[in-house]
Amino acid sequence: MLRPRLRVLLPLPLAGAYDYRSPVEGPVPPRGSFVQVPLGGREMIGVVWDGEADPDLPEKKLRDIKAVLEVPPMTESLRKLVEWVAAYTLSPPGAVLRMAMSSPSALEPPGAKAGWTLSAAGLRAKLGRSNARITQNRQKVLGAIGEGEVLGASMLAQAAGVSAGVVRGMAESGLLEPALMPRSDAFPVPDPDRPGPLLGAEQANAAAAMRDATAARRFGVTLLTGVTGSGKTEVYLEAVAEALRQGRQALVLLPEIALSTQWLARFEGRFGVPPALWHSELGSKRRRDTWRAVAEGQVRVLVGARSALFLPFPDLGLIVVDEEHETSFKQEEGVVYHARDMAVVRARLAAAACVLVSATPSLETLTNAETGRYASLHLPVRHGGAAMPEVRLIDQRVAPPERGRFLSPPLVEAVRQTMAAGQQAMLFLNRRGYAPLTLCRACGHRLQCPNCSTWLVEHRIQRRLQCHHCGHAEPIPPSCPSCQAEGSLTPLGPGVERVQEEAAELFPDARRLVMASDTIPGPAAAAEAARAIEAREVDLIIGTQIVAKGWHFPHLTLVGVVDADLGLAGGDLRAAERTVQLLHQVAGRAGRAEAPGRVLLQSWSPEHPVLQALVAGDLDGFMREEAAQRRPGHWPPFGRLAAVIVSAEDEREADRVAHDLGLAAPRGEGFEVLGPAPAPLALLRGRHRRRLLLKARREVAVQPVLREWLAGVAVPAHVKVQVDVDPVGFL
DNA sequence: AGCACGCCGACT
DNA sequence: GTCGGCGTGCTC
Repeated sequence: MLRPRLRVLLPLPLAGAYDYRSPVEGPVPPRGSFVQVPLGGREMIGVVWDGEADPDLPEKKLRDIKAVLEVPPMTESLRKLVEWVAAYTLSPPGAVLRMAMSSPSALEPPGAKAGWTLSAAGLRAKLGRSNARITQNRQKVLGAIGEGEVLGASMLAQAAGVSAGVVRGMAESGLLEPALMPRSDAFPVPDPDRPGPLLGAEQANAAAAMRDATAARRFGVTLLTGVTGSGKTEVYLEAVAEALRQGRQALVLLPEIALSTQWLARFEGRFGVPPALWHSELGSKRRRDTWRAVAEGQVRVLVGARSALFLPFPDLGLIVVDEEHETSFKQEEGVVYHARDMAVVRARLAAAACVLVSATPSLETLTNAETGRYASLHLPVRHGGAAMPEVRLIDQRVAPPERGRFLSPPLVEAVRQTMAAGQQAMLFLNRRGYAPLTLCRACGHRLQCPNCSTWLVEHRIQRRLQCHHCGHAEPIPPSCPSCQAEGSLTPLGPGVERVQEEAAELFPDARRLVMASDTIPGPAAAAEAARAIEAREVDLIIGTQIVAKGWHFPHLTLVGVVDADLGLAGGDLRAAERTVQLLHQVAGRAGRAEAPGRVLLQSWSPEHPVLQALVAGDLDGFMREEAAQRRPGHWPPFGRLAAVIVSAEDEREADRVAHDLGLAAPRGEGFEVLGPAPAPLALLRGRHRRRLLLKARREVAVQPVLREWLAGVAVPAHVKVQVDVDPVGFL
């Protein structure tokens, strides 16, 4: 009997699926089945894939599928997403599949975790109907475990207040017998019909529209906009509630899930239970349980970082992308993809509703809303009637800070007044560490990372110089490494640590809190910071961009932006857009509840359109102007870009391949190739980088052009050629 | 991604 | 004489 050949996609960067023979026993596994197959000398787990096996492959090359795993098969819509993302990003499908199998252990047979339960003899003893002698300690154990209950050995010992030896002894004497631990139901079902918060009229209208879109059970994208505090979260949670009522699953993508304790509290307030979580810091056990519970449909609502997009939801009814403009949704390594864009694709393949949420939407999304591809909902007012903060500029040419200082007199005065009035103030500077550059006053030498073309950033607290790109760190040298001059090294420019130092001198009595990724490393620290601020145990917050995320600080009434020009320089296409978004988000932290807020922007070029737009509160106008500037040149989103990055440890090799790619550059109607040129970070982690850009009209499909182009150029083993379709940021 | 095979330096 | 470095190539 000839067994059928099946295609099996393996989570490896291979060109495509491999063919295997259907297993010796049992039925032919359907497409999507997770199967164990031999590959070379080892075993791997793969997925029975779509398409026909190659009939010409010689029989002797074929091997058997060893086993079909007891996991719900991967749905057709997720298989299609894998294919779609692979084709769009020019990645091997197996590399994308790997992201959808992100918890290898979840695929193994369900965890038959061992525990102990009362045996018949144990139950008799517990009920006092046994003539066996029961010690006091054993009695405690009998008291700690109920009839039919299954507990782990250490759990049981702890609950009974005895040592593990007692439990072991009881097992040996047959009072306890081994049993399987029950499946933890750590994923409680959120209740959509709990009373939600009271919505204003406009919120209620938006929530109704969003409920309808979700109840329709078909694909559609809605852009939900509204200023900070307008209640966007409450509104889209009603769409989540509707997905729950439909019996479908909901996925919410957040950019900084580890810092979102306040968001989680709101979720729990609405639905009575916390959502399932997915992010890179999850422990392997939790990861495994979550993956499986998603696949089996027990997880109804999951909140996660971008990688949650590839979880095996069997019936996804809604995807929400909160802070959709955030650039952290772009994955820059391995499979280079934008989670926001792929969320829209997944929603389409799953016939689900998709909601993109932001106070400051990206130009991409705004354009899609304008052309009618996306529906659009806007919440115009701050919930509870709180006014928008007043934004003003401090022209540092007129009111400069003292020499070697970074806070101008008007800003210092404003902070002083705010704290004197018993309110909280914040100083925002999007730069970690003490100083971004260290310079030798004697010879002009600048301390640079040995592996990257970046300056080393002084971190005074750790007494080290750090590279923020490769992790290189070194002690601060006592003398200049170039000219050996003693005591000549001078920190140049401010980071948050230096602002904190200045604030400590200016406001010695203020209770200050620095919020940066190195001082708020995880959920616990974030929750504690939020609590301390809300409880008014902090007077002055000094923070990097992590303070811009969705925090709610009810007593904060002043935000001072130390360097509003930061981020505007440089040739980045989206520099202005990103700066306007970031500063607007930061400004939104000010003045929420009882008192109106103020925002002061320190700048050396206050006439810049970005800053003027912030002062006028006219982001719509700014984005219209931005669109008008990009449209004629067919820059995104009115055209397409793909970056080709060549990197190698050997600079000449990188140059040669980049040069060859330039020579082989395709020519055609509606597209052109720019470069090669040194990539913005010409040296990164010890690799020299060159970049070419394919720039095309919107109607041109760039993937076939790229595929043909790259196929025609020989790339030596040590040289890496990476494609980034729709690049954001400088890379 | 692993794991083999394969060809040139410092050790018992 | 062998152990072992990691460069190259294959896995249905």
